[in-house]
Amino acid sequence: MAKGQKTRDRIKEEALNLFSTLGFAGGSVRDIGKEAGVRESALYNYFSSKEAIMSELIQDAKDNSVGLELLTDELLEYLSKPKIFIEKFVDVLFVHWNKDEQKKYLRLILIEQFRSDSSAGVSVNILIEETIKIWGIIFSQMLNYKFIKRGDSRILAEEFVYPLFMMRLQYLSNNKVDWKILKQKSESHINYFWNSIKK
Amino acid sequence: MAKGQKTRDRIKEEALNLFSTLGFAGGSVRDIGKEAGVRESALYNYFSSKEAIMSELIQDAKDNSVGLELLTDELLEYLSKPKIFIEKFVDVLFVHWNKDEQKKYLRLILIEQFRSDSSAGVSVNILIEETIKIWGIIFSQMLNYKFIKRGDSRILAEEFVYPLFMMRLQYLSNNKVDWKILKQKSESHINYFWNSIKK
DNA sequence: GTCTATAAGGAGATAGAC
DNA sequence: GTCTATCTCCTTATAGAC
Repeated sequence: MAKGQKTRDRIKEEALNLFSTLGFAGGSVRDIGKEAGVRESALYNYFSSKEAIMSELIQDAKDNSVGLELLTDELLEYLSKPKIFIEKFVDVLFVHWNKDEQKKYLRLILIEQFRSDSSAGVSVNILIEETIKIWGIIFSQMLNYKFIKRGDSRILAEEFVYPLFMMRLQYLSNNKVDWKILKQKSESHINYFWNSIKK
Repeated sequence: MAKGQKTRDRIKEEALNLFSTLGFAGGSVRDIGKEAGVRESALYNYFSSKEAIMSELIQDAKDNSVGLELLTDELLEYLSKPKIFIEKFVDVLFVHWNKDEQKKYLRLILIEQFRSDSSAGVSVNILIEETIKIWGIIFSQMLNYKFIKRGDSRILAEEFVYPLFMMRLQYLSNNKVDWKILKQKSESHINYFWNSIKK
């Protein structure tokens, strides 16, 4: 644990670690405090309750999901070469999804979304929807410039993103699925998809 | 709760209800007993520990996932009309997945797979893999009879099943996604997919 | 096979000293 | 802002009567 890091951030970090592996009920305030280096009583100076920590983590998970900032100008130059663009952006996405923090947030949401006594009202859909929207923009541009066959950009985005997201899920939940297999699978998906949209 | 139902089954049923909404740590043995109509002490006549109940539920979830029995003879008669066959079998799948028990099992596995202190070692992959295998058999038959364009049956199965599974997930985790929208989405997926494999 | 009673400890949260 | 000490309730699990 970084020494200079503020106590509040340390608490959130350890709460994320515990909640995303043991569930909300399984991660105790006591253990969160211990890992963060404070007594549980000191923890209540920063958060009014255990539930308050979770709410903030869920909000962070929402705020830190995929955004348009991944679509850099450098990347957009390849838009006229659709297949290359798709390959490059999928790489960017998987690197983003492979970050420890991103994995923890996804696990947290997958667990939390079913908790009946939760006040968060979160769903894994919000994470998928963000990604679909971005690809929707991409495909709508490709359609505008007639780089690909005619079609509905929203449907193309769903058809492209759903399998990617499933691969992300499989990679997250099974340590037997390694990075190499993931890359192979995504390449094979891109090839299949590209054949269905190329002119 | 059915009166004639054996105590052991009632315990498992209520444990499934609680674990699949509150997580393993969140569902207490006391509450399971209360809902099942026995004291928690009586419960220990049937299961050696809380963990033992969970292990059995996970095993049930594995055993009750999609199987070849869904491929009835009546259905197989439509194999020569691939698009109709696909539509009909997707209907069968969604009806199966929409059963309360199936929803609970999926929620249970989605939660349980990340629990670091779990002994179950389960992953959502096992549920997906079963479905992919069945569709792999279907597409390999369609390829044999040359009903569809040349391709790899495994890849076709993955490309077809992944979006279906995502729809199942979205439906499970968001009560705003209703049955009608689900049907629309699956139709649109079938159309897209069919266009990519028809001769 | 189910009960009452209870053990032994963990949970979330608070009071008040420093 | 963090600590010690403590409250109250809930947790899994067991012992032994019926």
